[in-house]
Amino acid sequence: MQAFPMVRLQEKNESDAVDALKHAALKLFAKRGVDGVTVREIAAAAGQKNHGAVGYHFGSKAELIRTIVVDGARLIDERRNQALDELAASGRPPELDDVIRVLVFPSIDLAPPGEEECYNRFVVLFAMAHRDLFMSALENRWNTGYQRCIDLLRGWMNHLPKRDQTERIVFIEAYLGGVLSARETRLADSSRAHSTWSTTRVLEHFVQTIAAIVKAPALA
Amino acid sequence: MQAFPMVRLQEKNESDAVDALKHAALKLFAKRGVDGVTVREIAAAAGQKNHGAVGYHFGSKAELIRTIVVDGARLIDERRNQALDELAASGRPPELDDVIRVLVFPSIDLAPPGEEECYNRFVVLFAMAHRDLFMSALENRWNTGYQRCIDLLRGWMNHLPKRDQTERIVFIEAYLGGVLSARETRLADSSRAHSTWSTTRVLEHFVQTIAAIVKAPALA
DNA sequence: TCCCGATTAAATCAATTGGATAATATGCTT
DNA sequence: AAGCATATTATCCAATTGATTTAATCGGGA
Repeated sequence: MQAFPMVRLQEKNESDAVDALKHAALKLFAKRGVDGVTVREIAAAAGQKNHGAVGYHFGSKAELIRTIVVDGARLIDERRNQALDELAASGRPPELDDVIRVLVFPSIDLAPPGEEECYNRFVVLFAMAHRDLFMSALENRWNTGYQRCIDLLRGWMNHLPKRDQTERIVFIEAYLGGVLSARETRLADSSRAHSTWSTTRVLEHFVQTIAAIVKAPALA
Repeated sequence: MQAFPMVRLQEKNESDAVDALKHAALKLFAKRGVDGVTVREIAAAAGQKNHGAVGYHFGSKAELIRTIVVDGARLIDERRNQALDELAASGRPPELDDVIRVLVFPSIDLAPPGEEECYNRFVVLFAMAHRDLFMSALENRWNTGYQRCIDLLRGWMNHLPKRDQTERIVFIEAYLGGVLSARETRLADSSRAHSTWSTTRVLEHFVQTIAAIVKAPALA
């Protein structure tokens, strides 16, 4: 398994307040969705005595949301592209598992160690309830690594008609979002700490099941 | 493939208004989540000139939500239990595909024909943002059929350690919700009508990929 | 030290929200 | 037709929301 770049959100430290607001907002958004959280809650969770801070630092709640979306999407995309480039540079053709890992692992460990993982839950919720805003935030720029992975995946689906390939891509996309957010939910529910869900093994297990979807035989 | 009972929501006709409100609310909730929709919008979409109708017929927005959750969950559960009972009554042990179909098909075609399918999107969104409310609405009563399916599924996972079985159950649950709501999203985006997503074949395709997850070999 | 920009805090605003009440309309039974 | 329960409509209300404006505070450089 190749190494994944460990660049994380907030490498270059922005103003403490900006960063605290982003983190507090992401955590709350992931739990209850952007429409279930007020700027007052966000400011309070970020240690601000006042909610005007959101307007001051981001202009509006919508801009804060867009910023959080893009921050994470760009980071994931850079990780994916870098991993794919390394795969290509290695000379030998990648295995199916390698490509799937480039789908899975760059979405993991976005937050600094110790911080709660939230981005996948947040993005799944947000993209479901506000697909238009989500798409316009991405600008078709921060999902290039994802698209490269998908294109590669088709190479292992030659046993399927084009139509079935497309359907399985959709299946896999839904599977990715569903499992990664379910994992975060379980990690956050830290009533029983050190559950199996914090291990790399469970992600490898996940990768194997995605591979099983890709390789499943065509419908009779 | 056994037949699935075609009982639908609103078999027994409640007051037109109550039903129109439920349907309008479900459709809006599925699109933008319960927190992104106001009772005024719901009433307007249901043809009411006034939003007091929600309070009058349901008591509160929260009660309306709870009613919608339970209506759908109960219907799905009844369908699942009936299908499982028929499988058991047939005498011969069910195939893996049969059990998976009992997971998938009862969640389909809840609305009367012609109506837009919304329930899976709604439930996935709602359960993510308000897990507590969702659980308390279910009361551990309207997911018995689901539990029976899961218990059966383990029978095809004897090649796995218990821990991996449990993880795959979680994977499959996330896969179910993700794909069924993605399907509804594509059906609703009827820009290109009669897409592949309205066919039974795509659901059979889905069933086969779930089977692939169940049968995937253990981690090395 | 003093001043100035940047940040935080406090107070205020218009708009929206869910809910409640009162007035009106509808339809069924007698 | 009258009476009555049910349903709809039209207002009203208190609370909350996102945003804006104004005041206070902080920190660093001349």
